[in-house]
Amino acid sequence: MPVPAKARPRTRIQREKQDVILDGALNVFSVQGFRGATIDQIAEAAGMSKPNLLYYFASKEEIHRRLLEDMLDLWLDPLRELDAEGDPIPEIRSYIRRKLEMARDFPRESRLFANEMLQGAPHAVDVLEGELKALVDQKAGVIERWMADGKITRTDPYHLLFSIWATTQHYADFDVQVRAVLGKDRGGEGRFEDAARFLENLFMDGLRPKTS
Amino acid sequence: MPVPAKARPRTRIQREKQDVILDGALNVFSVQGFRGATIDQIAEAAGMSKPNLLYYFASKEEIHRRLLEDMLDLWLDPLRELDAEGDPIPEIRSYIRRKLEMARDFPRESRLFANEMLQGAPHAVDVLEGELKALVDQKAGVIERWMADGKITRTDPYHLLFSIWATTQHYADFDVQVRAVLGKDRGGEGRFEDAARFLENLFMDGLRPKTS
DNA sequence: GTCTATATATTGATAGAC
DNA sequence: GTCTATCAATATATAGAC
Repeated sequence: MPVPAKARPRTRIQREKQDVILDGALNVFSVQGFRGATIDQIAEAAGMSKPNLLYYFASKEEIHRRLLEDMLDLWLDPLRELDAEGDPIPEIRSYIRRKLEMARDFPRESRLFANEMLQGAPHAVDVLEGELKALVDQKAGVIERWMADGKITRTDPYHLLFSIWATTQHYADFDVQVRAVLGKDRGGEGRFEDAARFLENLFMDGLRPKTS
Repeated sequence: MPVPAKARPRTRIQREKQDVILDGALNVFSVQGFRGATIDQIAEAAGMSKPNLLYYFASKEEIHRRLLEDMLDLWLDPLRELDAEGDPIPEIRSYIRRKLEMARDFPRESRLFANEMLQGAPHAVDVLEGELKALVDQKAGVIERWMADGKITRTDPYHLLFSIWATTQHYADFDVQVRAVLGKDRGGEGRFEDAARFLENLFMDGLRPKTS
């Protein structure tokens, strides 16, 4: 009997197999998008036959749904950690650093998300309008309070967050372009440190209150 | 006899038909990516039958190639206009404005490009490493000279350009997310003006030399 | 649990009537 | 130029042997 559609695996073996499949599927979905990916490619990437793969997941959609769920959870972690009780400047600075580390360490997850957004978020609109919006509203409130208290310069907290997301995820989603433009000499692993330095200056310069 | 594969149309009628097809194809490719798009969807979007569509374009790939060519050309225009002889601050400010206007007025083209990047630029690597890199190298040189002359603050010109691309295109590529987070009240057309104001402050604040 | 074989639908592209 | 009909390849998913 195949593993029930929506249930999590019972045994260790089943969980391990599913993890292998999810890992292979992430390789494919993150590049091809949902429609562009095929079960054949995923099975190949996971190193097993197509029927065998379909023994562990009922359908292509189910695999994609699982990946998206897990990813969205991971994706919101850095923002959740933004601490209203902390010092604004270091808090925002580490938020940027964490987001950039996510782009460096989880580029496939970033691309999976980007693909979903480009398609109009058919499988994720609910999360965007629900959980994500609630979290962003809350954190925007935190940032606004910091501004009201004169701890950082006044600006639009929503567009500030959009800009942080855009710039950091760019290094995962547009990696080919970044590498192509930087060329052999500067396109290596050091590009993330260069980016970190640049983004820190870009965002912190304007936020630091003029202590005149 | 079908329109020759690589030739441009001879008659006005042919060109008009091809334009209708390209417009419909842009709707589909920009959302689904190359693999995810089907000729059926494109024909439907263009309001004609599949065989009729294939009378004007030899294959799905040829349509996609045309769209990508036209788009890349359009896409680089704002950067080409960055004038070494102009005033640095206004020059960069208008560059940002033009890029944001592109995201507002040509969101489908932006998404087509994003899809291509996510897939590793299989149809565009040559342009990235050739024409794009050459243009960016040249303009980065312009910006570096402005810095050497003390007209703007010192920073990394490449990552500055990446950040401008990322933030502006974000409003096209991640439009669903932006709308979802801003909600009904702030997610209307005004979001582009808010973004323009925010991005101008973000980028210009750090660049303006401290005229102490 | 894993395989081969296969059913069924969709897809890119063509043939040939009009 | 446009259509209906259709081919060959590929896709998702299942049947049933082992």
